[in-house]
Amino acid sequence: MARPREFEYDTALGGAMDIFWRQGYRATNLPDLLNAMGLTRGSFYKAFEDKEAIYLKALDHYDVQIVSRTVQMLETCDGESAIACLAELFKTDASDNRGCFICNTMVEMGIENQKAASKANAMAARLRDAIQGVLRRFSENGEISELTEKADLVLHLYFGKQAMGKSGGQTRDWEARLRSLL
Amino acid sequence: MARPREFEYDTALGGAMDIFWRQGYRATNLPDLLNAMGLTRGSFYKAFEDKEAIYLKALDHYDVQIVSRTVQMLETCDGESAIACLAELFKTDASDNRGCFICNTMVEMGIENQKAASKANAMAARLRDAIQGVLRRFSENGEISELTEKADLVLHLYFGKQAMGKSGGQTRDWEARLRSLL
DNA sequence: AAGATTAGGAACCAAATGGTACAAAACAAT
DNA sequence: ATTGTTTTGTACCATTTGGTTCCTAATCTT
Repeated sequence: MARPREFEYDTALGGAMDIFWRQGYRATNLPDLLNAMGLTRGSFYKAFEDKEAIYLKALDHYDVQIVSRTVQMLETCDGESAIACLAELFKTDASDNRGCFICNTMVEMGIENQKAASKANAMAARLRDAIQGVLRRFSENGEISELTEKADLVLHLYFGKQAMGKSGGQTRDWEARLRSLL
Repeated sequence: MARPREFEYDTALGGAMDIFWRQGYRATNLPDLLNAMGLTRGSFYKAFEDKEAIYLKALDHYDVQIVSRTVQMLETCDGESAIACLAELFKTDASDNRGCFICNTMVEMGIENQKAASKANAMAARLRDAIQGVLRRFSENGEISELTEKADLVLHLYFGKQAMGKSGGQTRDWEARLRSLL
């Protein structure tokens, strides 16, 4: 019952996620953020609370948009082995070294921002569960605790790869090395 | 032939390394930095160039002080297996979640700061070589390429662990999981 | 058409940022 | 003791920071 907003909430939020993902929280100033979201200060502070609040919303958006898609990929993967499915995780575009927003958040925010940390931890747990699901689907012997261990190992490896990738590390044949690992 | 400086260069540099390691580059402002180094603006800007320059110097200091110590530990480790030696890598103080300065730098600076990135990459390579050295010492069959692969895997795992540890992740029994890995 | 209500945008603001200027202080050489 | 040279610390500065104000524009309801 008034003037309708001219921008789409989710599109703007997606822009915020993108720039935070790429640059991190502190390296992204308001002009950067507003530009990425495609709106001006007035609209921004009207629709969103402040910089920290939208960072947290961007994390949620990442959860819904990116993590969920990855989880679904792992759940529905029809590869011929667990390794083939998990290798998909490691097939990120080499040229676009944004890394992983979860990992970036963990490193930049640490435990200083508890809200961000717990969101990151929760998303990491989702990924681990999905990885474990893949391992379970393809394994004959159902040693659950061992699968959890292995899944955690793969997750740590994934974060390590994302972290190292940000500084322009080489792309590797992860399928081969996952095979030698599992 | 003039007034001597009242602070020790390396001590101050050590303080800088410490605060950057703990907080990152952007999250550390001048007051933080000066406080950690134990000197005032005047002395700082006389002895060091500026914030970015000392960050790079802090990376070098990390290389000399921390990485070298780790490399030496790996080279002289008299554990009864490669796993026992490598497990030392993962035994960082859980309460002190600074992570790894190399990993932190990779994630925060990315390829934006080329100097920082290449220093980080170089240090990572040193670690990988040392890890490979451990694997070689304890392996019977001398498949070099395979050892390089394995070393790289352990290094990625190490960075992953450091990254995830920053957000307050749990400590794990890395010796056990390294055993299942290698 | 009128009024209510919300979005948009520009001007503005206080605080914090990294960095500089400069005078006082402390030493070495003479 | 005087001079020359370097360090130290404070006061200062321009810029950038995230955030607010407030006026205008646009739409819905009636």
